[in-house]
Amino acid sequence: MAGRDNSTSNRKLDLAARAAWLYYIRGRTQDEIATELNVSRQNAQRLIALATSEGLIKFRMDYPITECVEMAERLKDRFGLVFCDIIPGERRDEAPVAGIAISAAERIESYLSSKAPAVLALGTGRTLRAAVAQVSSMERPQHKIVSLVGNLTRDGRASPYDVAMRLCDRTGAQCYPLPTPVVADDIEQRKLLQSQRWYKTVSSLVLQVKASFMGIGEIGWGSPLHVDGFITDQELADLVSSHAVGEMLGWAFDQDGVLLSTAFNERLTAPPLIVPAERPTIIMGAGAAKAPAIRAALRGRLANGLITDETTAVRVLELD
Amino acid sequence: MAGRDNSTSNRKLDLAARAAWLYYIRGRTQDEIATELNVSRQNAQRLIALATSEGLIKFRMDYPITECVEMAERLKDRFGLVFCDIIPGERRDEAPVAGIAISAAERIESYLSSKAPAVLALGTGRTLRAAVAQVSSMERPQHKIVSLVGNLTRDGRASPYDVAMRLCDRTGAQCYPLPTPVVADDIEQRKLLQSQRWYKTVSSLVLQVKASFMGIGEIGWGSPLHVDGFITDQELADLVSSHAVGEMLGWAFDQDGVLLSTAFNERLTAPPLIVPAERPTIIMGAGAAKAPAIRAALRGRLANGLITDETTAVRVLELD
DNA sequence: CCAACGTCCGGGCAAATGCTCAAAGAAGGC
DNA sequence: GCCTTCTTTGAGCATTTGCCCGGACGTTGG
Repeated sequence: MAGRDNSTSNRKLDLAARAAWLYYIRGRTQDEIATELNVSRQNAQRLIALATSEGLIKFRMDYPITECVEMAERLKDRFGLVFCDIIPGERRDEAPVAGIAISAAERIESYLSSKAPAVLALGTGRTLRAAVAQVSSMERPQHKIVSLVGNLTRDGRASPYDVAMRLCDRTGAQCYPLPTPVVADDIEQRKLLQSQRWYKTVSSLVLQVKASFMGIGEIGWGSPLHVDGFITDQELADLVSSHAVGEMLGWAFDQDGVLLSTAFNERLTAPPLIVPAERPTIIMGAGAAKAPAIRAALRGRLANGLITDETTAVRVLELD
Repeated sequence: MAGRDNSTSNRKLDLAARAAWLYYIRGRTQDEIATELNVSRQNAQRLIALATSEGLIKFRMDYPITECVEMAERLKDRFGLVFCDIIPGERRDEAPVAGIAISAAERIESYLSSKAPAVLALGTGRTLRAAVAQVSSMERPQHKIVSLVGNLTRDGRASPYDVAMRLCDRTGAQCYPLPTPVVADDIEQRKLLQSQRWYKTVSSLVLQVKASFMGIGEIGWGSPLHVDGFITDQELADLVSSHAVGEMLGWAFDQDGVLLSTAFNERLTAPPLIVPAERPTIIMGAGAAKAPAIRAALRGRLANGLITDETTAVRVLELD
């Protein structure tokens, strides 16, 4: 028999897909599904759970909630956005990653669905990673995905969130990662890295992007940039003391969305941000902590597109 | 206050959308949702049910089930199809309209998502109606939807399944319905109807279609064409005795997929079918009763695309 | 060959869900 | 204004679902 591991896992996923199909689309009960698929009731339930957790089956909302739309319009007006999507909020304060991911995935799909070859640029982070996981797999070899941020941590480990690569896997697009640390050790090293050929490839692609998608981080203890090990404690402290409130792709900015000219920003290996944003540049993120960063980024025209939730949207507008 | 009816219904749908969002996307329980939205637990459950039945929230499967893919390949090979999607089957013999509708909706969306103006042609029927209901609403005024079949029953009632119109509502596309009965009373009347200006508009559009989508019906007592009142008992009897096994858009054909030259076909008001199908012409339908009709249509090259379920697919291949 | 470990399975149970029903409430007719 | 009728509401209850756990099964290393 053929390679057992792969084949059994496929068989299992097939079964899981069937179970989920029967459950969500045909509306059968787990008991009926169990009979249909000749498994125990518990197994049917496990299969359904597997299918949802593996993203075999997806939930999409296709209804514009009045308040969300209104909020999006207000943000568009206030900050001159070309795109804004607000997902429903909740009183709880955990960030609704799943929802943002779905919205972002739809947006990404809309670019990928075009026949004409397009270049999309991606940042990193948990949210973007979740978003990419929500993108349907499709055969789109004509497109190019370029990573706007190095995929190595300081110590050379590959980032667990190599988002561009994942998206290319799912879509068959051509991948242009940035095989460098996010920040170089010093300006010399950055110059060296940027003189490499792949850097020139990436930076010329960046000029052709149809749209960019990136997370947004707040600066502070517990901020994503820090807990994921992209920057050291010392660097974080420096950023805080130079009044950084947020970062996109590592570029730190102050409360007016002005990029800081700190030592830190000078060491970033990525191509520079285009300010004010010209092509659709969409930031995504939610949570009370991120609101000041989002507001700053939008004020400074570092981004012209936003995906967030109602709660955060309200805060962003209040802060202003 | 403004028009109460519309406003309350919107408010309700908004709430339903929120409930469904929290339930399916955030994974909250109905109790939590009830608290969050300040409604009773009961109401939360009703809102979620409403949202699913109204299609506010959608379930999509994004996983190619091995057996379905294989079956699709076999059908493609056997009948020279340009497109084939097989959805999972079940032992039960009711037709899985919902699943077929979803697949068709995705296919329709893929055409509508293109920026370049496109013309799509639609038939009628329950399945197609369900499919259109699954299409996401979007703003696509550049496209044209043309109806391939009259939208009036014999006695002048508008068909409850005016599918083209519905799709245009959801997408903002331009609608070209066929404001005639499906069948004229006699050949003279058909000639008269076809000399009208709108008929020329429609038939010239038909030549430009990017793709056509239509249901397929079997001929017999209880067949869709008959129970929906498009044809009389007498007409049905005539069709049966002239060995019709199926129809697409009203055009009856025999077991080899050859269009019949019966009085009935001569009275159809729609533009003639293009045989063999040139552009993607996708038929959809499932159920044991439809299998012979599907096989015939594919043999006769009346269609070159198919959406059906596993069970029906097996039958179609067995019959051959 | 056996033991130790990890995985998978199904029974059982508590929580969550869907449904029925009777009562309250709103809309409309007289 | 009052009665009729249709809709909406929440309580109660049967069903369905999610999850824990002990046991079976399979795998690895001795």
